[in-house]
Amino acid sequence: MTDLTALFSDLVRLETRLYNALDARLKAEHDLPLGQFEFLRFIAGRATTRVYDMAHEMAITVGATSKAVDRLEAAGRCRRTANPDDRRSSLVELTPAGSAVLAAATPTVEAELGIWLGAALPAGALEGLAATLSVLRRRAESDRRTDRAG
Amino acid sequence: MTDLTALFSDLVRLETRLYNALDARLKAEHDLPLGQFEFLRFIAGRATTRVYDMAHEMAITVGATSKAVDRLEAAGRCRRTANPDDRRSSLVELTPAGSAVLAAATPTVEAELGIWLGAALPAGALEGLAATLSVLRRRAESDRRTDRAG
DNA sequence: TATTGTTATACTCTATAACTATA
DNA sequence: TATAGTTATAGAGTATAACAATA
Repeated sequence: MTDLTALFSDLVRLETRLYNALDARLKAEHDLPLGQFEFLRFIAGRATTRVYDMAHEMAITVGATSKAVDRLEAAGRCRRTANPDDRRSSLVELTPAGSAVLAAATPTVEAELGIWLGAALPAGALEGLAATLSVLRRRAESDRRTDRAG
Repeated sequence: MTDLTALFSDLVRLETRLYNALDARLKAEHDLPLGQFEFLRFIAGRATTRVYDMAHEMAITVGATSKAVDRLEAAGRCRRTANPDDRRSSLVELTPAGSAVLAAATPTVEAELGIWLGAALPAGALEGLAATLSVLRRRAESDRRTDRAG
């Protein structure tokens, strides 16, 4: 029987250390906190993005997300535009500066992750990790109980 | 080639949702934030624990850890005792109340994790996940760059 | 009525840095 | 000098809740 508590502990400790290392390097090389990188990447991956969608993605409240968009806008990396389909909301999109910093930071992220994840695992272990995390994430996102965005 | 940025994104999103679900349930059923649970579990697993050791485990600063121990002490769940081997530091240990709440919370954590991790994966996937996370965690902890405890 | 978003307020947790004490 | 810990200060980020506008 797998010790799920130990597994969770390993998951959290690994995530913390990866997050710290990536955040420090992105700040140093691109003046870009990792949290901002994640928002930029999410926005870039969609045709249209609302604050509401971003909140669900990150599992934080809409209010907190609105303030995060404020910070991105203040940094000149995204803007809110009118949503023609629903005037309650805005569509959030990258500015050219936002696209540029995302493009510059992406290879940095890949390189740093390669240091931590890229070597000395049994054959197929990294692919297995990716597949399992993807399945578990999808399942977790289909469950309301982790959703704070309402 | 595995997309490491996507893997990292899945790791962070999964961790966030598991953390939120566990934290909410532990607060509701045991008045115990998940962060406190993790400290209690770490303390219980050692013969002797110093603030310094806890800081390295959690990858936060010694100052932040000292305040976390203050909160645990205020809740009556741990205490500082004199360290006979080094009078600069204290030894942190659980109180009976700390041991009791840890014992009560542990099956809750296992049950909740079982909901999220315990079903519908390919044979061996969960064991593979546990093994890979364990290896990657150990490797990350051997690297100074994620360490904020100095 | 329900949804989407903003904002005011308060709170938790953390980092930084100055400091004490001991090794 | 280096290590272990405490505390003051400040800041980032979040939640809660009240509010406005639109569906």
